[in-house]
Amino acid sequence: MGPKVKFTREQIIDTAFEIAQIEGIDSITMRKIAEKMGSSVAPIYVNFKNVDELNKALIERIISISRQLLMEENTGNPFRDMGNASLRFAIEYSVIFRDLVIKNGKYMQGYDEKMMPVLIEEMQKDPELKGFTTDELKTILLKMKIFQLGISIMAASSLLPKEYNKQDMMDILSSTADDVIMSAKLRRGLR
Amino acid sequence: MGPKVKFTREQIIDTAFEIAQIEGIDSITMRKIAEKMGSSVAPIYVNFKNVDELNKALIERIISISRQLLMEENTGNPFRDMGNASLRFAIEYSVIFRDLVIKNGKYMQGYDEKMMPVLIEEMQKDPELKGFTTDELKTILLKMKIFQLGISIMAASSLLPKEYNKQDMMDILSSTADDVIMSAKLRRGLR
DNA sequence: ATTTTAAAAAAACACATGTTATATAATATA
DNA sequence: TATATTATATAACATGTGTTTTTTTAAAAT
Repeated sequence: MGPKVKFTREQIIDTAFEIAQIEGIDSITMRKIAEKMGSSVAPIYVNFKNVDELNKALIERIISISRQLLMEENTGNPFRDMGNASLRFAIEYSVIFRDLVIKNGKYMQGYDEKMMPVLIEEMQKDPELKGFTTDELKTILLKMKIFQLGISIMAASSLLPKEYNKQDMMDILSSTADDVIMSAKLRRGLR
Repeated sequence: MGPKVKFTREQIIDTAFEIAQIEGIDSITMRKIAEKMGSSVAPIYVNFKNVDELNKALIERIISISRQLLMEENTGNPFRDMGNASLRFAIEYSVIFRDLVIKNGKYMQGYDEKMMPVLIEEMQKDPELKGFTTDELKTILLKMKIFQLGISIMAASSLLPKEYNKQDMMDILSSTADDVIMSAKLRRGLR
C-alpha cells in the first residue's frame, strides 16, 4: 500500500459543486478544484478518467440534491410539492439551476417523462381534482410545470420585482395553480 | 487609402450570430468567425477593440431581432402579442434564446422594468380587462410573463411533449391567459 | 511610375486548460 | 530494516484562445 488517501472522490465532487454554485458549471477547472482542496490535480485523475467523467458525477450529485429537496417538501399534494421543491432549488442553488436547465435539457426530459404518469396518478387521488379526465389532468399538470419552470428561472435570474421574496413566489405559484384548476372546473361545467 | 474593405462590421456580427445560433454564444471565437468569413482575425480587430465589444454588439443585434419579432406580432392585444413574440423567438433562435436568458438576466431586467408601465397602460385600454385595479393588472401581467418565460424555455430546450407544435404552444399560452383573467374576474366578484 | 496608406494575412506572444510523464514520499509487507 | 506500492506533487506537453506585432498587398495619391 501507498500513503493514506487525503482527497476522496466525494471531496472532489463537493469542491466542484462549490465552484459551480458560485461561478457556474463552466468555470470548473481541474486546477481550480485542486487549489481549493489544497492539492495538485493528481488526486482528481486518480478518481476520474477525465473532465467528462467528473462532470457526469457532478450532474448526478446535483440531481440527487434536487431530489432530496423534493422529498423534504411533503404536504401530501404532490404536484404542488413539486413546484415548491423546484422553486426552493432554484433559489438556493441559483447559478447551478440555470446551468442545469440550459445544458441539461436532455436529462430533464427523460426525468420528466418518467415522473409524468406517477404525478397523474397522485393527482387522481387528490379530492380537489376529483372528476377530471386524464387529459384534463395532463393539461393542468403541464400548465403548472410550465409556470413552475418560469418562476424558478425568474427567481434564479433575479428577474422578479425587487421586493419579491420566497413567500411571494410560493404564493403566486399557488395562486396560479388555483386559477388553472378553477378554470378547468368551469370548462368542465360546460361539457 | 489602402485596399478595398472586404469584411464589414455587419458581416462580422452576422457571422458571430450564425455561430451563436448553432453552437451557443460561448462557442464564438475570433478565429472561428475569421475562418467562417474566409479571413484572418485582422478585420475583426479593425472593427472591434476586443472580444467584449464584439459581444456587446452581438447582444444588441439579438435584442433588435427580438424586438422586430415583437413588431411583427400585432393583433392589438399587447400582452398576448408579447407572449407570442417571445415564443416565436425561442423557437426560431432556440440556442441563443437560452443563452440570453441565462447570461443576460441583467439586461432583460432593465428592459422589463421599462416595458412594464407601457404594458399596464395598454392593458387598461383592453375591453377584456375593464374594471381591474392597477394592482390586479400587475398580477395578471406578472403571471403571464412567468408562464411565457416557462413555455419559451421549454420550447427552446425541447422539454415539451414530443407531439407539441408551435400552434399547440400558442394555444396553451392563450388558454392559460384565459385562466388567469377568468379567475381574476371571479376574485373581483368577491370583493 | 512611384510612393503612401490602410486593409488584410501571417506569425508570434501570453496565458489558461486538459492531460500525461516523471519524481517524491508515505505506508504496508517481506 | 529494506522493498514494493501507490497517493500525491511537480513539471512538461499539446491545444485553444485573445491579442499584438510584423509582413504583405492592393488601392489611392503624388
